[in-house]
Amino acid sequence: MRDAEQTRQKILGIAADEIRQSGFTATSLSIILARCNISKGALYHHFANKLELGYAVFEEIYTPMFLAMWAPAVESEDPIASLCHFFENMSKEMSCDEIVCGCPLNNLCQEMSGVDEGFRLRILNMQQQLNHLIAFNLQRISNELRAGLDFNQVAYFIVSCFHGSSSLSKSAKNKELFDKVIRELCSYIQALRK
Amino acid sequence: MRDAEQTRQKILGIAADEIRQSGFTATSLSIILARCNISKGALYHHFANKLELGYAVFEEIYTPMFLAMWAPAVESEDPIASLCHFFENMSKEMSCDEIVCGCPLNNLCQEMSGVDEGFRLRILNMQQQLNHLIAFNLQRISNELRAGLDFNQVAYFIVSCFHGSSSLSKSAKNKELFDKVIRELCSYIQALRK
DNA sequence: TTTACAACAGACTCATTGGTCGGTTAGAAT
DNA sequence: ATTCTAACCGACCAATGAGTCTGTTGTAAA
Repeated sequence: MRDAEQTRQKILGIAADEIRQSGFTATSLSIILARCNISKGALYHHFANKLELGYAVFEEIYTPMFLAMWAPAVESEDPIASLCHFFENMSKEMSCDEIVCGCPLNNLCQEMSGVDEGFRLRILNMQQQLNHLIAFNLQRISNELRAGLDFNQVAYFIVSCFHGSSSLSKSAKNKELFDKVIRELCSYIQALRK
Repeated sequence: MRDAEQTRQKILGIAADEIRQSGFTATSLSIILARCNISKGALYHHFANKLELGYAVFEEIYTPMFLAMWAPAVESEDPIASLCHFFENMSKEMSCDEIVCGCPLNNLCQEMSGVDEGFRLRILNMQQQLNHLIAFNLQRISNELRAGLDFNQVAYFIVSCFHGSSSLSKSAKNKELFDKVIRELCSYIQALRK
């Protein structure tokens, strides 16, 4: 057979890239087809419709990518330090374009949560997984932290700031604001310590 | 004459409402025309094209609305207290739909900053105005606050968290997460005090 | 070698979009 | 009363979107 799985993966990869850059709605199938060098028939052989393609991108590309990014940052010996390191590294390592492009999770959340229930539930699930990941690992070292912290609340707060900062950077079109907010976020995180 | 300014305002108002709910791209002129009970000719008599209509909505509706919302919260005697009150009031007073709908500034920033330069610059300008408003008024009471604060940075941080929290609420479709993040934001703000 | 079907090709449909353009009407000015 | 123009009407257009459908081709099994 002509390697079906390979073309499927090619579609997923390029679709993920297009969606990250332009959002789901603005991503046109014809562009994906052109970049993949395949026909409409091929695409619709692998995916029932555009929405199902979007779901697949979210589940098979974004979700694992996301967890792989965050997990090491909070599962380390010292989550406080490595979370800060994680954020600061982002400021340093990521290109301006990448930052301005924003976090795919946040982007899709903004665009699709209110429009499509399938997306909303998948995004919500991802948010909760991420939140649990952070909250659980803060809880784990709670003896080192200030008393009376609501770890769930703190976790949501951290993610909110991160997403908000990447939103800010879009209008500024540079890393400066991103850096600023991340710096303040790190000082907030460090202040969680006793 | 048939009151031209009145129809212009009607268009602006309804367009603002549609854009807030659906975003700029997803807002179709035909819906605006239907809700306004006017013809396409009328709309294009007042606005050169969809983009110009969008700009007008941003400048004449969103911007003043936004400044009117934030200004009293930071220009008061005690900005720390009234900022917290401002946020907490939002959680209480705003309907679930309103919160889930999100902040128009943040929504447009996410959607349009990367796509259209005209929108991007207007949004950037608004962000900077808002940031200056907050930073200036924190500076004003700097003797009451902790030493070594970068007021600009703190201001961007606050706005980021706010925008991030309204993004979070979209996938959750309820106020709970919004409340959580706002609560943490308030405790952060109060900790700015000496 | 024939068969059978998954894997793909691409022309087509249909809805919807923003935008144009020639015509109509209200009403102020002369 | 006539004229003139801003204000408005609505049929029409080209472009583009997702999705359908008929037909072709590669390839593994019999």
